Amino acid sequence: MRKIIDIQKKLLPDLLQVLETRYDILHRIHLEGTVGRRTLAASLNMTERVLRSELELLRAQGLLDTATSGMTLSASGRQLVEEMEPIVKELFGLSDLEEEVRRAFGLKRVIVVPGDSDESDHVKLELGRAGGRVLRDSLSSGDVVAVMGGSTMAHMARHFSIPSQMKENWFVPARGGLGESVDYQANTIASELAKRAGARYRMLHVPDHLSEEAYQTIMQEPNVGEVVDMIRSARIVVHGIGDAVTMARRRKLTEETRDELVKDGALAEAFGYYFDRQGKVVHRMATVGLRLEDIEAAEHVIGIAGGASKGEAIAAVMRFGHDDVLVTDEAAAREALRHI
Amino acid sequence: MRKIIDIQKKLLPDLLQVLETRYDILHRIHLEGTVGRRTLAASLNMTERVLRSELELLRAQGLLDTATSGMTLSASGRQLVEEMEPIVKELFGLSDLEEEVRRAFGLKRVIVVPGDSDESDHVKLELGRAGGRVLRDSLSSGDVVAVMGGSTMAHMARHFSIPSQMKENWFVPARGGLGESVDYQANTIASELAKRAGARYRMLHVPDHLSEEAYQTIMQEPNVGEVVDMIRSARIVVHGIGDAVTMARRRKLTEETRDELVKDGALAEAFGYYFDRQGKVVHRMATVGLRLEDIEAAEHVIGIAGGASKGEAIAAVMRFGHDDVLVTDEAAAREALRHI
DNA sequence: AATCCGTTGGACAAAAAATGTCCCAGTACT
DNA sequence: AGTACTGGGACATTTTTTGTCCAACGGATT
Repeated sequence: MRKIIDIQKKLLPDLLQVLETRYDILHRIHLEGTVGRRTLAASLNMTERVLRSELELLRAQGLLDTATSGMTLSASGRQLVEEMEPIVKELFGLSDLEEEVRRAFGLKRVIVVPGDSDESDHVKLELGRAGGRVLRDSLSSGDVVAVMGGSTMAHMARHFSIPSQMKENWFVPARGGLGESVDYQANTIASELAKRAGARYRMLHVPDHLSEEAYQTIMQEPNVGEVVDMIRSARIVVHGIGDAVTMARRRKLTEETRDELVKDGALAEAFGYYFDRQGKVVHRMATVGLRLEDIEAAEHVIGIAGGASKGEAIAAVMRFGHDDVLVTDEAAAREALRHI
Repeated sequence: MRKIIDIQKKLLPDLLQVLETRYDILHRIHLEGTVGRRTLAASLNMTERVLRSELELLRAQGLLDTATSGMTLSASGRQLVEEMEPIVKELFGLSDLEEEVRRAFGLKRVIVVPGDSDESDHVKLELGRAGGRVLRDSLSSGDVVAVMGGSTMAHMARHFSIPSQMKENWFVPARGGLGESVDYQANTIASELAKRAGARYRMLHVPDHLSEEAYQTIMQEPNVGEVVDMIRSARIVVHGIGDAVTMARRRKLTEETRDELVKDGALAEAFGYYFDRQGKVVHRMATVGLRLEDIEAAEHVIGIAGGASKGEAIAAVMRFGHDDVLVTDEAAAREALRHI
């Protein structure tokens, strides 16, 4: 059953939303027995007119009877509501979860896709696509978008699409090359996103570990300086979330640094910073790019990560408290909630 | 699976229509391999712009790839089309049947609801409702609608609903009282429909069997004459279809007349006329009202009848050839097709 | 090499639909 | 009799959809 809906959802992305509102309407009428349009609108948080259109449809379907004293479910309406109850529970289980996560971490918006990225590549893909949708919705003309690297981000980029081109937008890597495979580098991802959005992009080719002197020198480069300025003005930041130890290894930190990280309780990594359980920054990458204050200034900070194994890391980064939107999967969401 | 689809049909009739067009688009692209927007629009009978909006959505969903040489299904698009096949069949299986019936009898439009009215009252109800929808769609301001009696028509009337009132319309019985129970009389049905449509109605109270003399006298009555004129100018005619013998008995024809009917091969009855297998009129009711030429002149002649037992009668009346729209159920439709 | 056909995407006015708001004439209780 | 509901009508305004053209491009054919 879930499958049918998933299939249909590809063709009718707002299927579930419409289904949910209509069910809510019927359900509420079912509870009230007989109720008027305005009362109903108030209790469902809908404007009168919108509700009215829906009611007209439901009536045309013979699910509602309307009398001068208000509206009542018809026999088939009652039957429908009863049959739907278990289905609704199954279908909208995740939106409850989304709401729970949203509250727990004080976020603006949470998207949870079903499944576990650790288990299935298909879920990873959906996660990427869901991230893409969120990014698309947040995007306004002229925005600068700073993106991080990582495999989830790469998935997102690969399946990003947008209805109309956004020529006035810029995509930039949030940080210099972080020594990962090319496919997963922020530079690559920024450029792929830009191509798919019909937007422009800049790259930032800066080695990972820089001495203070080299850093000063390279920032003098007009090419680099410009890009860094742009990065720091980003209105949207999109980033993955990683496990601290894994990321440290992937970025080839020295063994001493890694030990130090562990000693400091580093648990999670995001946009080049390492966080402990409480969401406190315990370490930062020595490279050019987005600083913490830029993240605070950005209007849309979107975190994307999934898989039960990342649940704790996600919780840590969310506690840091500067994310606005979290896109994750069911397994990670539940795991993150376990870590309060 | 069956269940959720039935629920969706009730709750999301508008979305399912969208689903169908989107599926059609994908399906067609699947067949063509790679095809351009204009070609596609032509073969799908859609205007270019509408198609384009759909294509944009499908691409955003990652189902389509577009190249400069045209559009192709992506891997997930292909998968979707394949997975949807059974679902589409469930959802729209009857539309194939509708098309088949439409062609077989040269009609403008055919609606088939699932099930068999002989078996289940629920199907009768759906049939009535479907008839109501058709009538509603055909209705323009100012139209005169002539309706016949019968239980199916009564069902339709009872569940008729219309988004906005039609004050300029008239509902009239197509014929005088046909000696059935009040609930099923054309008069009753016309008045109920009119009330539900917010329209006006006239009744025609004329006994069934009239001598020529009495006929002339009664037609002099201004009240009667006016209504008859109105009936004869009807732009829309809605009628049930009955089995000849059953109808003859219900209308209390004399035994001799009934024998004569059988001798003449009368099989079906509709709007007071009896038809044989070939759709030829073999007898007519002796009462005031709609004549054959009025039916020919009417722009929308809508026949409503269901149940396997009526299949043959439906086929006979459709062969008569003056109906435009047929509303029936699955069992009757299949049965009617068996009688070519 | 030039031309032609079919492709996608951009642009924009016109038309249609959805929406927010009020109001009216009822009716069922108190 | 009065109050507090009801559904449905009306309508300006906003938003979305739709029809139409056109530009730029790519690949085949001449």
